[in-house]
Amino acid sequence: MNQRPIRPVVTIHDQREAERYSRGCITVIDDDTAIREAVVSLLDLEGYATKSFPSAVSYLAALDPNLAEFPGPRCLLLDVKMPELNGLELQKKLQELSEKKPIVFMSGGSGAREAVQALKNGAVDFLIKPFAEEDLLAVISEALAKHSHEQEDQRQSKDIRSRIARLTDRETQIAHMVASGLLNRDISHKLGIAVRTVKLHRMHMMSKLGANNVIELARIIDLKHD
Amino acid sequence: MNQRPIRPVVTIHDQREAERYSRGCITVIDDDTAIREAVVSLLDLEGYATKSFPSAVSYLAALDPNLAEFPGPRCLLLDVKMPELNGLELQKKLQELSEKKPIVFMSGGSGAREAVQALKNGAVDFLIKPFAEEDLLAVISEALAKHSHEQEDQRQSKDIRSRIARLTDRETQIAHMVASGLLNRDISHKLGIAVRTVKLHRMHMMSKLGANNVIELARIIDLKHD
DNA sequence: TACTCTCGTGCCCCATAGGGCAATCCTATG
DNA sequence: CATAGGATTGCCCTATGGGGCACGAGAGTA
Repeated sequence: MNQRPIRPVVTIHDQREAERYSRGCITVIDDDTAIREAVVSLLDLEGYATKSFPSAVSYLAALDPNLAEFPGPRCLLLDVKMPELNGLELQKKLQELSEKKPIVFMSGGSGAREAVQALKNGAVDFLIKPFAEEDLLAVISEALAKHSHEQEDQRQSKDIRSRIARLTDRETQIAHMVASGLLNRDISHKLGIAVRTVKLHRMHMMSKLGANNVIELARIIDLKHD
Repeated sequence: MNQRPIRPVVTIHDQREAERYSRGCITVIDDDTAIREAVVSLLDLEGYATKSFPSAVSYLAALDPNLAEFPGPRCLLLDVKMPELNGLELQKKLQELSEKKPIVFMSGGSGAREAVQALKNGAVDFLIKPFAEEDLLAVISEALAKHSHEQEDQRQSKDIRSRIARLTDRETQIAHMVASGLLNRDISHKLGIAVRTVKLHRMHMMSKLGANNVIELARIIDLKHD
């Protein structure tokens, strides 16, 4: 019982890594090696996990939806001007792939149009080089927090959807009618079935959804519609 | 009975104005007279109502919260660079005054920092001069639509708050407890009062809130917390 | 074929919500 | 002082929700 499974190597290293990931993992993409390394080492010092790529293409190539990742908040730190695929284009691409990590842009001077486009497409911020380390860190922290919330919302919404998916058609119908405030009697009339039958479906539906009363049901049904 | 009240002048003019306002009213603020007039005449052609000011200060001076305005969606079209108070500063000022009309910025070239700040502070868009008329019109339309939605949300939220405000303390307590799924019996225990009393308050509360069943109550209470 | 799932129904019982009737107590207000 | 409104309570009756028990039909599957 106290026989713990044998781990191959460096448990301590793994644990440190896990701690970093739980603070947040930032993927830095910039074709300028100097900046990339400077940023990575700063984030590293701050205790974040980092990954870095010299181009949008190499990042996309490394993307693997099947690959299990450490848990924890994540975000992207993107340079705008890059050969082949620039930051804005990568942003669009990732949206199409529904890769929803928050994005922070970095850009050398000017580029107001790019900034506007980036922010309107949902970027968390658009830093203009040169920027202060503290500004970068503040924005990164904001982006990671945003990702945490999104993850949480998504988890919850997924959970609810999966519970709803387990309802039969009749149960789903009745769930909606109950949640809209109809009485069993009215439902039985609308569906042309006996009140007892409505009660039955209602009972099953409530227990499948884990709802203890009509109010919890209403909240569950409402959440689905977001 | 057919004796309509005597209107002093131009009913037709009033009606045309009302139509314009119902499409939307755009307040243009730019110290450059040429641009201001060009934009105003474009918007005028498109059937919008317009107001224009040569500076942020003159706009602020004309602001009067007590003045009744025509109904309809509204937005601001602001130049960034202006003497005294610039566009960004006006934006902040208006937020402090909780003047919540959507803002569209216009700016001559460069100014990426301004653009980022403007958008992060909630601007609908940041147009960079020179811009196409169709872009301006599209953004204006977006801003007006946003204002409509915000107005609607606010109206609804205000309505709910006013109904909730008419509850007595006891009724409010019980409203929350009922909305959290508690039974009358449990509520009576928690409050140390008789079940009959709970029923009474509950009855009054439901009718004051205009809720026909627990579900509507739950939705009302939930809406308050947004 | 036997078993499971979904749907459907009737009868009966209990718990809870809704609400009428009557009454008491306290406080603010004219 | 009188009146009104909020808070409180008990008694009683009905309507609705929850759910056990027993039953049956039709579809899909091991």
